[in-house]
Amino acid sequence: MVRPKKHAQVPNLKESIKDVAWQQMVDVGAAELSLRAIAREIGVSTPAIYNHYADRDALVTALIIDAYTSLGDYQLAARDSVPHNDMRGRLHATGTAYRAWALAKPQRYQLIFGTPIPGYQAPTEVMPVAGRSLRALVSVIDQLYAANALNTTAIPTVMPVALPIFMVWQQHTEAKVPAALTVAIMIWGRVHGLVSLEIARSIPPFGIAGDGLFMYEMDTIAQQYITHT
Amino acid sequence: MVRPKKHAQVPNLKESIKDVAWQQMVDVGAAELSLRAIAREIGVSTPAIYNHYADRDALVTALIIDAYTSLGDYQLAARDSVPHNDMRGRLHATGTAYRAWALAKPQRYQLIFGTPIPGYQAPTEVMPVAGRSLRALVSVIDQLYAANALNTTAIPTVMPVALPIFMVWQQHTEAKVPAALTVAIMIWGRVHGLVSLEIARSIPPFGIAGDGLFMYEMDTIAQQYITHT
DNA sequence: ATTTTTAAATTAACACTGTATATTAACACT
DNA sequence: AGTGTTAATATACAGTGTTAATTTAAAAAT
Repeated sequence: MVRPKKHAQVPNLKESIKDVAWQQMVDVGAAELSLRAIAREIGVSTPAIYNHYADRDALVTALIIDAYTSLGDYQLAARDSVPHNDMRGRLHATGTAYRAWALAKPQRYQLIFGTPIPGYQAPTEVMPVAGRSLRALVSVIDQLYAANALNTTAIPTVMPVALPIFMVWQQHTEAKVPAALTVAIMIWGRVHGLVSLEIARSIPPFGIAGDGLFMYEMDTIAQQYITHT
Repeated sequence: MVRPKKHAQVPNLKESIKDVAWQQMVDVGAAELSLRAIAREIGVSTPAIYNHYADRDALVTALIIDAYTSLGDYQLAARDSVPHNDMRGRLHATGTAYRAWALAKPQRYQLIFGTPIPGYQAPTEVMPVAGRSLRALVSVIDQLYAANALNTTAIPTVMPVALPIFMVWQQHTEAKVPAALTVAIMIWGRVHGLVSLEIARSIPPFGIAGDGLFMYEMDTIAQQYITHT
């Protein structure tokens, strides 16, 4: 048998490959991702995958882009579920959504922020979606800034040599003001730190629902950066 | 040839394996760590490694334990380089040492906190050294608590179900008071968040020396948790 | 309608990887 | 001297990503 007739082929093989890849990451972990296993599961020969993805890294990149997009969508939806004028509530909702997404899809979170794939180096194509995943947070900070309610005391400025990169980030996050992006990065760092330790089970659960540390952190973040409401 | 005479053997092969493993992680990255390549480099057969380490995971565990120990030592030394009564200085020194260690040895940092090894799951033996790596920070917080200078307002308590784990942590970090461990974990989360994003080059460098964000964070941490000096 | 081209799949093979097995030389101890 | 343990060996197996050559269905062009 050389090539099955169209009706016998897998429709939309390109999407099927990603679907099975995610399923495998959930089942056996991101590190054990195997092109051969994916092909086996779908019922197609291994090299067939190469017609749709140049190599394994290209597939991983596609998965990462999807993950970033999902993370971004999730936070934007959470932000928009809170009235526009409740800036503090929007900040809280965005942060909580970040954590909820990470806990619900830990494999995707690890794929983006851990380094689970042997030898994989993220290409520049992911930059736009990576920036997009910060958009919800940045927009709230921008809103605070516009309302003159953002505490920017002592926040640092980017190194001159890194200014071009910073401006690319500003573009993709759609930050209206550099200070908003800087504060967003700071907050991102705090949220990311707790969430990544939580996902790696490096820290025990706090509070009644296990989100005690995170809620405390969200409160102190709001306290630190919001001057008035 | 079956087994070389003793004088032809590699002296202290067990240590040599770790040395070459670290060297390879620096050269080609943690993910590409290969027992065969290590053996080749040393000039010994691959299965010879199995006389010293049960399998690849055992070697990785040994590397992780060494890394944690190094990270702990580094922070303890930094803490002790500041006068005992200067608690704020000790906190700053400990945090800065954490970052400096991570930037100087990014592969080791990723090995501990990323998930670069396919299928590797950290065993319980690393718990003691992992706890030890928090000891410097915990000791300073303990000191602040004893001096009645620690702000513990609204900090959460651990979930009842996780209390046993928490107490094991308390034991290995040598925390005198549960609140000290809790605050240490919070601070650790903040520091870890920034440092891991920095190492992954997910955020651009700030300030004059590239440590702007970090220094700002250390300042606000001190501001938040130290009530007086 | 026929031919040509293109695209998507195939089989086979290569160079790797971690690991298991059986074997054996060298050393330590009684 | 003999015995048991240790540390090395060669060999083999199953798995991986990837490439090359081949085949053929489907699409495009004549």
